Amino acid sequence: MNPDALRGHMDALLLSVLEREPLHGYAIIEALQQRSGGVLNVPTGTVYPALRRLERIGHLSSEWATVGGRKRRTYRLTDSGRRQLQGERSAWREFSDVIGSVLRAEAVTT
Amino acid sequence: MNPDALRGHMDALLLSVLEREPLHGYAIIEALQQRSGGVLNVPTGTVYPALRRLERIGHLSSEWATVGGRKRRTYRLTDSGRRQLQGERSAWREFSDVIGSVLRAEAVTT
DNA sequence: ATCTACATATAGACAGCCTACATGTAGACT
DNA sequence: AGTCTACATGTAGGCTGTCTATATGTAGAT
Repeated sequence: MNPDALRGHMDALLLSVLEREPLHGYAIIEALQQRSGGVLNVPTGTVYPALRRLERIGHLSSEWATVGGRKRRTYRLTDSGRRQLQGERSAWREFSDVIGSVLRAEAVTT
Repeated sequence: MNPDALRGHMDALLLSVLEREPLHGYAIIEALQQRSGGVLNVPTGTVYPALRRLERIGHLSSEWATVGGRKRRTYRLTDSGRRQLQGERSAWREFSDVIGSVLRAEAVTT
């Protein structure tokens, strides 16, 4: 998976994974792997900064928890994040329609 | 259309538009607009450098022509470019499947 | 003791898309 | 003659988000 391809779609992925339930960073990475059938291996250096960015702009909130002696920062969607996710979903649909139609295009009669 | 979303997909778009016939930069921009139903308005500052990059790495070749007193640089796919386009197409299919499945995911029973 | 999985975090590199600007021709209209 | 729009190419520099590499530490298995 070409890294650049993810550009601008990371937010949608992260918000989407958090839609159902709050998760901490490590679990988010695992969830992405699982949901993508093992294809998406997003490095921690991508995910953690992205989560902080999303929190900074208000789409996520976080809190620390200690589970089994390990500290986790658990992220959850805010209302704003939920709205953002809807926007990301429709943006994705438009985007994939457009790219798909260009890549598949047969000569459009003008 | 979020600019960052295009990242890493520009090559596929350009190669795809040139698959059928050679075109010059300006015509490529128009073709992208047309094929996308007016959604894709790729600025010249994106297209011209990208075309040069694709030529540099051997996926395109170009030649100057003068039509109606205007100079055009016409780009055409090389064999390497044609192969690359096939790769871009399958990469796009995988990419859009993956993103789509994450965005649409209902709880996957583990 | 050592190794692997779990867990978070940051610094700096890198690449590519964008804005803004520069340059010039052709043709229509006033 | 002057202005405007469409056609046509190009570069410099900014921006930003993803990646690599590194750092730190706990828990549990071998």
